[in-house]
Amino acid sequence: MSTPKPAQRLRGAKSPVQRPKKGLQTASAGPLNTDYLETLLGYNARRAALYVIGQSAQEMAQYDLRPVDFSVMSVVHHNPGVTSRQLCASLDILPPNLVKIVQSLEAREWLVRLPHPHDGRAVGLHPTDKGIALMQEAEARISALEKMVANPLSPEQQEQLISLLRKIYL
Amino acid sequence: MSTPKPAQRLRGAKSPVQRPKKGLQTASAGPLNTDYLETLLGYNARRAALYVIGQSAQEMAQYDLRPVDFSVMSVVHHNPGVTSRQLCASLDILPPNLVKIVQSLEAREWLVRLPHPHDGRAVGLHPTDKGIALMQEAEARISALEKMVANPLSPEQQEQLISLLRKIYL
DNA sequence: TATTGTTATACTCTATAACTATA
DNA sequence: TATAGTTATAGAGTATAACAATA
Repeated sequence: MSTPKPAQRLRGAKSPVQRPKKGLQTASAGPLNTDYLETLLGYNARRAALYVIGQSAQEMAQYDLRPVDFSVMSVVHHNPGVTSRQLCASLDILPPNLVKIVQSLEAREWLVRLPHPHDGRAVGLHPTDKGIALMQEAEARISALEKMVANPLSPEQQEQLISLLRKIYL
Repeated sequence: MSTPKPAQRLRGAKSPVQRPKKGLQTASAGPLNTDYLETLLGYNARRAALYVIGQSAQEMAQYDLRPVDFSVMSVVHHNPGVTSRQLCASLDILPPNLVKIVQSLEAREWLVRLPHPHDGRAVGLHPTDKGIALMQEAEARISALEKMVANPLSPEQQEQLISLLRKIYL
C-alpha cells in the first residue's frame, strides 16, 4: 500500500523571473515588465514559498517524503498521540485527504495508530522509534537547508521576515 | 468555449492555526505544538501566500478571474503583444497549460491573438479595450485589498517584507 | 535542427457527499 | 444529534510526449 513516488521535476526555481526594464515593451525579445505583480505581497510570498519548499522537497526526496508528509510527521513527532482531526485542523488538510497520507506513513513504519484512551471514535498517531530517528535527521537537514536558503539575509533579517509573515496570516 | 467556474470554497483562512502551548501533549483536546514548523521560512511563506492569495481570489471572483487569470491578464495588460512563450517563462506556467487559459480570456473578449510582426510561428497577445478597462479596475481592487491585508504592518514593514521575500527567491 | 503553439493524456492535489461507529 | 474516521468520486492544477508550422 506504500505509494511509489517517482522523482518529480521541481519547478519554480530561481531562473524563471527575469528582471524588468521600464520602458521596454517590445513583444518578442527582451524581459517583460512585471513591475505591477512585483508590488504584490501575494505574488512575492507565493514565489518565495515555491522556491523554498521546492528546495526542501529535493532535500526530502532521499527519504521519499513529500512536503506534506514531512509536515504530518513533524507534528506527530512533537505531539505523540495526536488525532487525525487535530492534524487536519493544524495543517489545513481535509480529513479524506489525510487518510492515504497516514496509511503511507504507517506502511513505512514511521507511525502507528493506537486507540485513543478517552474517545473510542478517535485514533492516536504515535511516532515509532524508526519515525523518531527519521524526523530527528530530517528536521536537522531541513533546518540546515533553510539556513542556506535564507543566507542572503542577515540573522536579524531572517527573524524579521518570519515575524512579518506571521503577522500577515495569523 | 468559455469555462464556467463555480464559486469555490476558499481554505487557508486565518482560523486554522492554533497557538501552541509548550508542555501540553494531551491527545484529544487543546492546541498542538507546532513550534518547529513555525521556525521554517517555507512553512510561514506558504501560509502567508495561501492567505493573501485566498483573499485576492475572493475579490476577483466577481470578475470570474482566478489568480492565474489575473496574473496573465496583468502581464498582457502591461506588455501588449507578449507571446505565450514569454508569458510561460515569466509566470512559470507550462505551455500546454497556458492554452486553455488564453482561450478562456479570448472568449471573454479581454484579449486578442494577433500574428506576430517578425515571427510567423508566434502569436502576440493584446489586451482589448474591454480587457484594459477590466484590468484597470481589477488591479486597483487588488492593490486596495493588499493594503487591507498588510494593515497589521507599518508602511516601512510592508516595503521591507516584500524586499526580504525578493531576496529569497531572486 | 531548433522553436512556437497545440493536442492528448496522465498524475497529483483538493474538494464534496455519504457512510460507520461512537460520543 | 454531533463528531472521528473512512470511502468513493469529482474537479482543479501540473506534468510529459508528440505533432504541425515556421525559423
